[in-house]
Amino acid sequence: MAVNKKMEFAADDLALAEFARTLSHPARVAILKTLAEKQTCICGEIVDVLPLAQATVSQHLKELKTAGLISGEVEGVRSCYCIDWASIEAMTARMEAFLAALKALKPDSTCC
Amino acid sequence: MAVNKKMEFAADDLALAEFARTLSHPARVAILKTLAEKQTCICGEIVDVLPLAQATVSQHLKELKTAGLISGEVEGVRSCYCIDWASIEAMTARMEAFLAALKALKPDSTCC
DNA sequence: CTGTTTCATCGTATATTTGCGATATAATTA
DNA sequence: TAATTATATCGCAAATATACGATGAAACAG
Repeated sequence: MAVNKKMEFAADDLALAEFARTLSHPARVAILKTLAEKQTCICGEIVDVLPLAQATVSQHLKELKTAGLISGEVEGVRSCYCIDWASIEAMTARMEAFLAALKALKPDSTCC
Repeated sequence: MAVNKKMEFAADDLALAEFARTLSHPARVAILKTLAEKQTCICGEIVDVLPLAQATVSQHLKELKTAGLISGEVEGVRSCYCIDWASIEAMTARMEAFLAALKALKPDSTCC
């Protein structure tokens, strides 16, 4: 794009879009699921679960971390990642507020 | 990317990611909000609300339509768009199921 | 019929995302 | 110390996404 217009949108819309963007790749969705399942915060086990190379998985993990949805700690040779539940809670609230606000405006009759 | 690996993920994860992708741009979030607010399905009024050119808005509308979240009808010279509530409902359910499933696995103690 | 309005689509430029091999780094093991 | 293991990061290639001017098409007004 010639110019990035994203700054000109409402902060709320931007925040929701940011969260949505983080979930917009199935690998990241799968990573979150995997991290939640294995209570014990795993590391490269994630690589085994996904059909992607290690470097690519590491990149997706970084994105999730940057978005604040997960946190990571170095544990000797391995890295231990886990879900940041407070962040998930906050983002869930934002998403649900958006969807609820939409539905609150749903008209009785369909117009088209 | 050399190859598109998206096909190799679970259908559920793909569907959620697709929905998230549609919401991953603030313009599309704003369009949905606007369509919900103005009960009367507007057309190019959306262009006036957004800081984007007509061609760009039209493109975002097309994406929302392709995703099934809105439907559009030609009304003489103008186009009338409106939210596809059934689709919004379905996607909401999917998103909430995902987030609920995650939270159901939240451990009592934080591990890292 | 001609000009206008409203919107979709095409073509293009640029930015971002995705993916991976190669390589660097750091702890671990032999 | 040297080889091994687990990850992160770099650099590149290819795919997508974003944005918009220009142009096309269809309805409408005069």
